[in-house]
Amino acid sequence: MNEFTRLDAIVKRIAESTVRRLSIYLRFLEEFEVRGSTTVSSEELARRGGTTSAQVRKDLSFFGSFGKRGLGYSVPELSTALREILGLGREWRVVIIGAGKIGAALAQYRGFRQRGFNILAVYDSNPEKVGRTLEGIEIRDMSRFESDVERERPEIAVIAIPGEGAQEVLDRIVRTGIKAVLNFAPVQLHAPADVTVKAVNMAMELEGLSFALSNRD
Amino acid sequence: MNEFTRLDAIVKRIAESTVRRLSIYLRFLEEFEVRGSTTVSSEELARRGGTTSAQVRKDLSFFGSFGKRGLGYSVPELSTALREILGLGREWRVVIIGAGKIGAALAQYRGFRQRGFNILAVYDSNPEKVGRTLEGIEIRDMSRFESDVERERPEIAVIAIPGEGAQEVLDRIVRTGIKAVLNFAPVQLHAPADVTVKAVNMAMELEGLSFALSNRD
DNA sequence: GCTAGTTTGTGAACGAATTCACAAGGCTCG
DNA sequence: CGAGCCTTGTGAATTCGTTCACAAACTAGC
Repeated sequence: MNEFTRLDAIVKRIAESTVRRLSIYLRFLEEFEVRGSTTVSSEELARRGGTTSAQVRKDLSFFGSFGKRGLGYSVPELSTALREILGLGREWRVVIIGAGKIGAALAQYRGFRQRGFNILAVYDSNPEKVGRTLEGIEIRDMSRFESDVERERPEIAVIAIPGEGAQEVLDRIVRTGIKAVLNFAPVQLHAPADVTVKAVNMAMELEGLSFALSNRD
Repeated sequence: MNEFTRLDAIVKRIAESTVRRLSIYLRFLEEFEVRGSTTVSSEELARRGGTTSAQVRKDLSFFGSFGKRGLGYSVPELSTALREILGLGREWRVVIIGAGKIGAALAQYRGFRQRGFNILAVYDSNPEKVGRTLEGIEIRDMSRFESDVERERPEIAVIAIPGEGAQEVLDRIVRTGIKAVLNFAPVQLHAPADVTVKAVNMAMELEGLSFALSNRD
């Protein structure tokens, strides 16, 4: 019998690719839940997620043993386990920096709150925008940022400003003690090792497409 | 002396991670170009790009030999070479599907045109939106999509609609013969092997942050 | 309760990507 | 023009991630 626990996951370093796939599996499980399926096999999850059944089983095996041999996985049980692993069992407090088009698109994105990401505020330094609201979320002056963070203790900051000011803003974020940042600015940012920075970089993806188009057989 | 040519790159499969780093290097080179630096070392590129000098040299070595031992790389020469490798030496025709918040944010994004990505049109099926323009780009009825593509021959399609309709739209795109797709819908899409689909999935990145926050020492 | 049929969980094998380490080449300065 | 100093380009070693393959565990049907 498998004796892994949540704690083991902290010891063994989990690959980023594994975590991304867990997200994908969870999304399918939620679909299955709605449709009322009760069990699912690694083979089915693999097909929907564009991977292999061995990969699915290996990914899950880092965290424990969730299935029944000969049967598959219980949909509700595995969903719960994945949500727990991914840290989605709680609410995260999020602030967005930048009330431009991207910031606005983020503020209205329903998937945010749906998964427990609670947007506290949007920050901007343009006085025209400060004081207004975006989908019911207050736009605050950037000068208040540090004192607000101290009071409201957000865990995640989202950078949604143009590339030029992004590193400077990241430095301010890091100084407040926030340890997780999602960056939409199309620049490579540098932060201390204990701060996780994830980038969503459309420019890079587009160049990947351009490369693929230029290098086909 | 190194005898690699562009053609070799087509033979050896280049890792996606390598291509992403090439994008990053190019971004720095453009900064250096503006600042008037004439040469740059693999060490400098590595520092700015958050990698190692050996990695930089290995990445470049797949495509040729661009540097001078003892000296480094000529900034303009390497920029030109990278632009060529990434297929940025030409203009790509792009269509966006979906005139919602994300589609709008994309249409106004300056980096798009700057890098040679020319947005032909935005498509939507909401009659309220059709006929209007977004940053000077026409919003067209989705029903025209196939006939427009046949005439205007875009190479790249961007999916900027909610998850539910995304696979169906991708199928339509694939049927027109377009071979490169950038997907912003938070779902896993399936396409034939000869169609490159890149995903920009904020939900997944957020869950990666949530995981990182939940699993710190 | 035994047999046939599934499907998991996981070491071991494999393959891919990164890092090491160093020879080869080129520049600078005396 | 030779010594000293850099920095590239690249095989070899290593590390990391994926795939294979099979024993173990479970169900169902007879």
